[in-house]
Amino acid sequence: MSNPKPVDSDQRAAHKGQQTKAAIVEAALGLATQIGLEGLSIGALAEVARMSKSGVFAHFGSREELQLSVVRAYHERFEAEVFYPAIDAPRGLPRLVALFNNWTKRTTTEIDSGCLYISGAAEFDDRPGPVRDALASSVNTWLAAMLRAVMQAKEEGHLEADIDAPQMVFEIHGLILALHYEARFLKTSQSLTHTAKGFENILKRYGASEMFTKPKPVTLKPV
Amino acid sequence: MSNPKPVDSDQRAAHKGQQTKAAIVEAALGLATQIGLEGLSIGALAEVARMSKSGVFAHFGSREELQLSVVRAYHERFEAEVFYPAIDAPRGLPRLVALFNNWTKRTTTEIDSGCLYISGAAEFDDRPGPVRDALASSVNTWLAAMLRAVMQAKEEGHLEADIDAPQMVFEIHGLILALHYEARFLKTSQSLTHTAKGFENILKRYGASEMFTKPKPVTLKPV
DNA sequence: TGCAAAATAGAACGATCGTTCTTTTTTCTC
DNA sequence: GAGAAAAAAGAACGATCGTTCTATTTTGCA
Repeated sequence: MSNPKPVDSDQRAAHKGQQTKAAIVEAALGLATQIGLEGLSIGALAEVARMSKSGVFAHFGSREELQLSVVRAYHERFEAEVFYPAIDAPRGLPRLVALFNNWTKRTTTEIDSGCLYISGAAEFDDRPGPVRDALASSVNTWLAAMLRAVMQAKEEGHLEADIDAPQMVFEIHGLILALHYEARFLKTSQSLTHTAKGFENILKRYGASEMFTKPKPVTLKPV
Repeated sequence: MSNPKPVDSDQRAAHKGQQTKAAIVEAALGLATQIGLEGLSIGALAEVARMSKSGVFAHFGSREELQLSVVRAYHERFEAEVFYPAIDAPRGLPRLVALFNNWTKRTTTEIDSGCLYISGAAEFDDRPGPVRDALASSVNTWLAAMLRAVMQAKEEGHLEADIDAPQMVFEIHGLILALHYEARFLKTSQSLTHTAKGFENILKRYGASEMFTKPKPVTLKPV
């Protein structure tokens, strides 16, 4: 009991193993978003990470644990890039708009790299297990955050009082899915414009005041 | 030249090979919609079809050709189930509504079985080749049909004259994608309701007259 | 009914998969 | 700097993959 007990939180130590593991997960994240979580093979990952198969494997103990690590890493990135920056925006409609814009921006970059929440859903929608659960849990967390933002915008009076909040989140989710599908798979050029316009339409329908729907109201029509 | 030259159209002959090939494709379609086109293995398919691996393989010559056959078969089913029945509906908004309802109905059954256009897009969005091309071509054909229906509804005066037709199709596509995602992967219960309500909202926004938006207008509010 | 052709089966191939085990190298601590 | 502990490499495993080759069975036509 007198020995200094090892801290397993990762804020200290940073033994060699942990940082190479982080580097491996980083590489795995890149592979998984492109080829998918199922296509992610330890052999290919080892090649990218310039390590031996067994060297990579030892850090996880199983392929499934590797996939889980990738999902967790993706979740953190998503939060850091989409969720947290939007918290700076004022509660209500501004924050909802910020969340959506960050989401759209990330999805746009993912037209090249791929989105784990979308490819993962297609791969694991019929494959029960921890990976599927982790994916679904992450997505549900995010959609719940969007729902909260909508309800707050309603409470603040930025949206009409009798709107169906889950309905609105569903429609927004559809826009993002369509953006990813048509831009990444079909290579349709106008997808981003359609997404933005679609969001405007949704805002209008749910009673958002004009000043929020148009990002830059340079000229205002006289009433 | 005097011999009766063999017809390669499939309406005649029906040699044994062709019908077992059809049975194989049928089984492959079931496997592919569940596990995905990439997960579809000849060994597993042979087991389902109660045949030997080489027996199955001989009908296609390559795995890629098998995948192409599955895509073609799926395309035909989709057309037969979603597109053709809606042609009976009168040109304009009624046909558009019929197309959407058929699409929704099929997607609803695919909550259990899976949709090849969605899983295929996720699998092949970074994998160029004939399979990807066939998938994209099928989807584009369908989306073009939807676009045509929207434009006809506009011409018929069932929708406002200045609407952005591709924008409307994009938003509708988003509803279907969200339905599949949330119902099949997240197992959200209200997805179908959200889809129907979302379509109503879209119709309203694009100026469809009330009698089309509400399927059964039992009571009409006095103006 | 007989015979060629088509369809199916069977065995084997090289490759890759995830995983295990053993050995070597590197890292950290006293 | 020595010695223990952790990390990485290397080799091998059984399984499965798509594919090829050859043998066997089944089919369709004269």
